[in-house]
Amino acid sequence: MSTEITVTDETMETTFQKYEKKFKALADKKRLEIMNLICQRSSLCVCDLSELIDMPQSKLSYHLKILLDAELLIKETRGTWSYYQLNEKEVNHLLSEELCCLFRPS
Amino acid sequence: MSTEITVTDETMETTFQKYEKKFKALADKKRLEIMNLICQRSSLCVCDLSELIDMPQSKLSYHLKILLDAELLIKETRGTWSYYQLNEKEVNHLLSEELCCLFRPS
DNA sequence: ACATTAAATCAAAAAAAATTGATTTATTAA
DNA sequence: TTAATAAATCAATTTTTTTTGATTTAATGT
Repeated sequence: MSTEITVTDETMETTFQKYEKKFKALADKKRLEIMNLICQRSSLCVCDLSELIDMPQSKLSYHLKILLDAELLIKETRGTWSYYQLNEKEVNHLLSEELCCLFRPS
Repeated sequence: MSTEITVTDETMETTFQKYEKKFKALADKKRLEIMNLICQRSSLCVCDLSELIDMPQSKLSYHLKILLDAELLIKETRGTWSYYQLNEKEVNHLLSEELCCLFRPS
């Protein structure tokens, strides 16, 4: 019967789509730099990060949104400030231990 | 002195660029499917793969080149045939153990 | 209430990546 | 030598992503 095969195919399709989104988020050296900087501190707000990597705010927000939508970052809003930190679980699930120094938390 | 800092920055820049290329190669669900299919067999030629994923040859060659340039695949030419297989070392270095079933060799 | 700051969003333009079908190169087989 | 097949490459088009500067929303301090 084709039912099971179809279901399995859809699951794979969905799986590939999920990883496509995550890898797409990592497929930019500026975003990797962002991940690396956030990884080093426990969390960072947009305006501090904007100075650290010398990037205009709107551009930075654009890139942060991509990482956030891919669930590689977590956002916590306090007042007018937005603090971003690594989504450790997701990053650990995705990347090798060899990449820990760069993008993975301890 | 700024010398050391500059050297370190250039190294990081190069590192991010390297990973950007690799993640960009993985940032496409068709290419993930290709990786997955090649992972399942030990190696595959273009024409067989073309039928397996129902993709025209020129398009497939384009995607294979991207994976090859990112050093995620290895190509071996025998006569008119090109056989592609996983670059296990690179893939293992990059991806987590959790992704082994999909894209990592045993 | 008003001015200021943080951050997200928007629309237009620019840049990069993917698709398409045709062509080229090289090997094999008749 | 000729025909057939495998695979890479090319150029033109289409699609997607990124950049930019302006605008909006919301919270804070005076």
